[in-house]
Amino acid sequence: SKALKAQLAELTPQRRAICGFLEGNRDHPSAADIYAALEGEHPSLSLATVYNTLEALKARGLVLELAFDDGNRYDPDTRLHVNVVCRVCGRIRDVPSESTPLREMGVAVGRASGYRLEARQEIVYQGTCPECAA
Amino acid sequence: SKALKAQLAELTPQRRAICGFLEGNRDHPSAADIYAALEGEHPSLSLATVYNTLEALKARGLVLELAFDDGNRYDPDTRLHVNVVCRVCGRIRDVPSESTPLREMGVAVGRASGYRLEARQEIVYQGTCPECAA
DNA sequence: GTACATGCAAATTGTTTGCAAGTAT
DNA sequence: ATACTTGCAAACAATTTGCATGTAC
Repeated sequence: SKALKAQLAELTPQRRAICGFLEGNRDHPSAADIYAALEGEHPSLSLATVYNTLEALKARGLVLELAFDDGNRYDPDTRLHVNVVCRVCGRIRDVPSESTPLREMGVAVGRASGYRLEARQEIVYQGTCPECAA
Repeated sequence: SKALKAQLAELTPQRRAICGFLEGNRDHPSAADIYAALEGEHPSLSLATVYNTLEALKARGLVLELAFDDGNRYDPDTRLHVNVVCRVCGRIRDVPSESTPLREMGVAVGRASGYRLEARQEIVYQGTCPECAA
């Protein structure tokens, strides 16, 4: 899949930085996380620009916005997959779709509800991660 | 399963009303929805009390708090099930677990992630409801 | 040159908190 | 009697918006 930056109309230094940070990022950062990570090298960066850019990426289907209790988080992996969040430490991990009956689940949910499901879904399981369970 | 009201320590009129509204409610109301529905008959009711009561019910596992883009919503059905939300009208419906491979999914997600999953989960699919699709 | 992006600050919205007064048990 | 609940208002936090300026194309 193409680089995030390649798909934005106007590619400003700020957007370049945000896309670069997101690219391949598996940490499910919040808008504030992104801002905090980049304000050092981009002193003039504003949180509003982070939100702007996320909105643009979201609209183009390049990042997934996931709603959590503590606010929204962003996932550059837009393939269909399950996320698991640890109730203790908050860590979120992706579960590859190959290791779950995701297709069957989608079919069953669509049939039982009558809803036409979206290609991109936000599926989040809650639990305790191995580290916190120990 | 027991009535919601039966499980709260101090049963005030406000809590009675909130529990009564929630009991069997399939609409996934927000705190504001609950407040709006009850302020007529309980003119002195405050939003803070709604949040208080929801917190108490949540702590006792009597309602599920679901995080959506537009804020939290509450579901008195705490059995394991999938929710589907319509992107167009916002309507949320429950999908009974019997009609989905929910158990297999839980097993697979737990195994693939190493997380110990919670009995109560918040699983939300996105899509378009039959009415809005027409 | 133009349309779009930026940054700042103010506005909005959802939720939480502090506290004095009230009430269920 | 006592601990918990209520309602109000203020505090907070996350996100959005308005607008003058700046900049990628």
